Amino acid sequence: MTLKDIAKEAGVSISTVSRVINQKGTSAASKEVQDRIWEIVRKTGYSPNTAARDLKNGNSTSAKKPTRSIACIFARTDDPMKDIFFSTLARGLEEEAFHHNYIVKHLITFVDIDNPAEFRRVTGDRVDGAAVLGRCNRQMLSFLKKHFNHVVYSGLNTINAKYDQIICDGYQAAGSVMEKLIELGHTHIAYIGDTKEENRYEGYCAALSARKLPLRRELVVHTPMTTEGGYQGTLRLLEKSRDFTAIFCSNDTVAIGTLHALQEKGLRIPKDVSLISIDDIDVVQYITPLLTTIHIPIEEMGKTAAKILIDRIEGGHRLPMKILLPFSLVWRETCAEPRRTL
Amino acid sequence: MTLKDIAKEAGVSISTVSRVINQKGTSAASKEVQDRIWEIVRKTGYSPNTAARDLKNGNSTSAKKPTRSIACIFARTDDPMKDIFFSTLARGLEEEAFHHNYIVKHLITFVDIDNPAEFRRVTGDRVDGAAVLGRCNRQMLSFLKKHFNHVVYSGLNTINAKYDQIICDGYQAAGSVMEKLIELGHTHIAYIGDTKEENRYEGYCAALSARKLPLRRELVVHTPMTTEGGYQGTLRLLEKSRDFTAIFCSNDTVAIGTLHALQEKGLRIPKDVSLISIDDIDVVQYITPLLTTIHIPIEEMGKTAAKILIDRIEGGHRLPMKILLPFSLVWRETCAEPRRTL
DNA sequence: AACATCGGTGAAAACGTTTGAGTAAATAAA
DNA sequence: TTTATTTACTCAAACGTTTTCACCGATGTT
Repeated sequence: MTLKDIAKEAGVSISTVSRVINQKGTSAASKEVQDRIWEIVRKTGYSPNTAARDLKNGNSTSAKKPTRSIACIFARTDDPMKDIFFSTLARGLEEEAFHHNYIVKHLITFVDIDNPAEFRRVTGDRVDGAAVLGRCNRQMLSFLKKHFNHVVYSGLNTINAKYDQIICDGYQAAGSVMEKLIELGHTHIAYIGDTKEENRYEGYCAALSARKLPLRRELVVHTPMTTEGGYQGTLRLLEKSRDFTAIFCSNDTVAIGTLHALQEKGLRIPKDVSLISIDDIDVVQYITPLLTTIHIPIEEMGKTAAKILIDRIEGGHRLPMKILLPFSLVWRETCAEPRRTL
Repeated sequence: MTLKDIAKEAGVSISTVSRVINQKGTSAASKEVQDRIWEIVRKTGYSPNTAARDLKNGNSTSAKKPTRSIACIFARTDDPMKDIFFSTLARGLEEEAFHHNYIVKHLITFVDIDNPAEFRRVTGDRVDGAAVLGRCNRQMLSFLKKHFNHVVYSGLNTINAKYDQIICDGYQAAGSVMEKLIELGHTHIAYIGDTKEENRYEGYCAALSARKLPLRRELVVHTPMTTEGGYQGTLRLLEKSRDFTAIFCSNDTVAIGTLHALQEKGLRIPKDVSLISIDDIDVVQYITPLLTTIHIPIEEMGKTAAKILIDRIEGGHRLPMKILLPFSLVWRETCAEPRRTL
């Protein structure tokens, strides 16, 4: 089914059909012809060939007319939980894009963003802009910028200020966690979770030094950010040192493992140890004891990313904007004043 | 950057450039010219205009040459947890597609699959096939089949046998759960979760009647499939009846809520009540008591879906195939023989 | 010396759209 | 009645590819 077929069947020219379908206001066609054409469209289930349309409407670099489509670039981490986190973000993105009548046309996963060969994965296909979710680096970003001419980032890190970014800053969230703990009187605070390229860990370190507290190597354990990782990591921590009164886990999943290990060792929470983490995943408010954590508005981030990207595509703003979505401390049962070192 | 630009710069014709880039084996070009062209390609970062290429290579219905791209159709549910489940599935799909050098070109969320107006969301864009994730119905499926000419489904339900499908059957999983419970001696088994369009519930009913046990309305509670839903649902159940020895929750998230409510009411698990569910999400093996559940290989399903779809696209098989991925009972701490009715 | 073969290359058509320019008829303004 | 304007439509070019056909010169075969 092409315009030609419809034109023939309706007994008019291709141009007329095209104009009717695209609702060109100026001297479209007679009511009669319009009806005839729409009837055929309906009957045959015709939908315009996007390839032809895009080709005509301009190529990727010098777009004249929007395609109403965006790309979603998703960067893998080595933490499955985090990937689920970002999938959720992607879902929010798609949902909001839909409301603006945009389609996400490419879902591209970068497995290793440090490998420029990966960049080959983005095609010469035309989209109006791209959203980068999760991780990113300078090289990748500048490549994407060249290729897509509108790109926004959404994730847990602050990035180069010349890009639109919708973030919920892990660094600051960690700072918040630490502030709270210190405020309660804790000074010996352990960290369990990823320590590499993880700004929650950086926030931990920064908070410590801001308060002139020493960063004690024996109190940080590097472990995969899974429940199992939290469990094993806590066991390792307990072997290394017991000189702490609180534990900051880099996310809820880890914290649940930690909780388990702690309980297994007969430690009471929060009496013996305070426990806090980040994310506020659904289940966390139903385990015993109820986990104190920081809530992150994931889906909201995705939606906002879509909104900002589309606004930029449509010329709504020219200056790069950095949107900080607020996290919020959810006070539950696992934090209290320190009693004494274990 | 177009072929024309490269051709001019290299001092050859467009055709030659095209041939070199597409590696046409037969009489490509002289080594010298090839090098010159590739050098320019590299330098300028040229990548072919997919719109033009697709247009030339054939339109969506009568594809001559593969585009190496697939669409991912994602049907929203009203259960956020389930949506995350399916996001994970989508991730598996994309990952596997990548390994086959395919790209997922459309991510389309159907908000309401019963509304044919939604179908408008799929564009006239050309892809080699589509994967439907999550929910689907006949109407939607036949539309997609017409539009995409290769479609596979992956999810929790068995569908019309003429489509490729990769499923982990919720109906059978529920049957398995019930069998186990009945085997242990339970005859009064409650159900908590969604009851509409939910084949886990259907499996519950079927298992009951297979064993000639009555379906007792007061023992099933319909509730959103969230932790909160499980919590509230359990409270409602307890008010209605205490004449049961086991509870089957439609998924882990619900079960965690149930656990919480049960503990709050001073009920011991599994001494007073046995509890079992489906999904085996990560955290479930670390809460107290450890939840007995059924493991579903979600990401594997996504990967398999990609594999099957691509195989079909490339002509690997012609007959529709139904692949049943195995679920497995994970025996942990929440099931035991019944003692007495509460 | 005449002829087939072959490697290397170019010209041009086609894919399905969109759109500016053009035309013929109908209507309105003079 | 003539002339401008509007309405309803058509023609044809262009977008960036891929690919068929044809061409040319060189090499190899009778």
